[in-house]
Amino acid sequence: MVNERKLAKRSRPEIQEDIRQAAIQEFALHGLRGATTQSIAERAQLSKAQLHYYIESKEALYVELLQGVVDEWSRESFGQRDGDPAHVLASYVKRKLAFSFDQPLLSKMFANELISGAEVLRSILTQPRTRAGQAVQTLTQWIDEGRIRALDPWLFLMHIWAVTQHYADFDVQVRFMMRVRAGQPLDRARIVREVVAFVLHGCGLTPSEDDLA
Amino acid sequence: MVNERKLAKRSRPEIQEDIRQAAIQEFALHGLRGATTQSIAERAQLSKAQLHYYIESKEALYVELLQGVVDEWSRESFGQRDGDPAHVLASYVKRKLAFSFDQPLLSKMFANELISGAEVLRSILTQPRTRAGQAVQTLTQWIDEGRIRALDPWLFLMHIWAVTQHYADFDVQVRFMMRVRAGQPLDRARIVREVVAFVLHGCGLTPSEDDLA
DNA sequence: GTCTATATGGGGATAGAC
DNA sequence: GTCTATCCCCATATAGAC
Repeated sequence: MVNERKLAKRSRPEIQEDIRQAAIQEFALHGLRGATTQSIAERAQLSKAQLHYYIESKEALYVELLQGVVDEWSRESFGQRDGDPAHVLASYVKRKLAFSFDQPLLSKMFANELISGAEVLRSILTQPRTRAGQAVQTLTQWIDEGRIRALDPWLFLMHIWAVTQHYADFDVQVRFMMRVRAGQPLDRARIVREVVAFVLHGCGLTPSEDDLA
Repeated sequence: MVNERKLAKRSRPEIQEDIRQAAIQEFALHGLRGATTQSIAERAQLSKAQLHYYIESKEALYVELLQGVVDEWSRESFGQRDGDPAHVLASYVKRKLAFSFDQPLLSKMFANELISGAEVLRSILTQPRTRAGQAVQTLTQWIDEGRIRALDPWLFLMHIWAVTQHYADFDVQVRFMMRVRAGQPLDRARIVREVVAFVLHGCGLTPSEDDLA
């Protein structure tokens, strides 16, 4: 069997990790309804029946993975309110972009769930909102102190999410417009510069060369 | 049968329109793979078998609808290059936002297709890119003339799309963050103000009260 | 031309063999 | 504990009745 890739026998945790990765792929691309245990199994190099031994159900797997994404995002902090707004915002945008570049599938899964009506996410969404509330407080203080222009902090925050997550969720479009082929990497440095500059100007700040790097 | 809504016998074009609307709903929420002819049929008040008399196949229906969205977008113009940048941009943003508010399902369908890898859209996507190219030319000229700050016109354009389409694709999140219930309308005027202000500041302009209205 | 009855395959999940 | 054989339902689609 020369043509068959040798498969070292996987340990249980290895298999479980392979399943998670496979499921993230499928859920990210096709959503809960569109993903099939068939494709997840194939991707994880298991039979469909084998897969069902390792998971409770398709939906349970989905919920577990989604909860993981939310947990990860909830750990992320916005930044110190007594810090330099330009610096704090630039840092926040960079972290958001890094997530989009490094974990595009998790962002896509989240996006898919929202577009589909967020029936699963709805109960979990309180967590991120609390986090976001802290960022909003900081922004509000900055506005009161005249350190950034007067704006709606909630909408502003969502605009940051929109622009940064765009690079993960709609990477196909970005690549098409930028004429970057599927395999090739995007010009991250350039995108970081542009997004940071856009966001900082957007709230009335002028980015320093340091912020853009 | 008092409880049954009286159904005036629908004409063929009426039925076809009902099918289109039903399909847009399902495709927008669940994508090509996730949508079922079952749910489309129910939504259009037909039996599954009846539906299949009116459509060629699920995929054909999908492609037709998607092409329609792209056609509609391709008709939209960016604006005159010799106009006032702030005014042209404000107008463009407002039209994009109006589309998000009035046709959120079409935007969602498009988003879903992109997230899923755009296998169907890929061949159609050249059309919008040509349109976008014209906008980019205008932006480039404005930069050369020093009328807006130096920025990457392609990325800037996509940032506008990201922020405006966000209100359609992720309306669930927007509503959740703004504490607006599902039935209630969003505060469009406020959102228009904030997005226009964000975009104009973002390219180094200061919006007039006129642009924000 | 329109819709009912039906074919055929793929979907998620499990009983029971190893 | 692990996986094979199998179940049953729902999916898309069509042949043929009206």
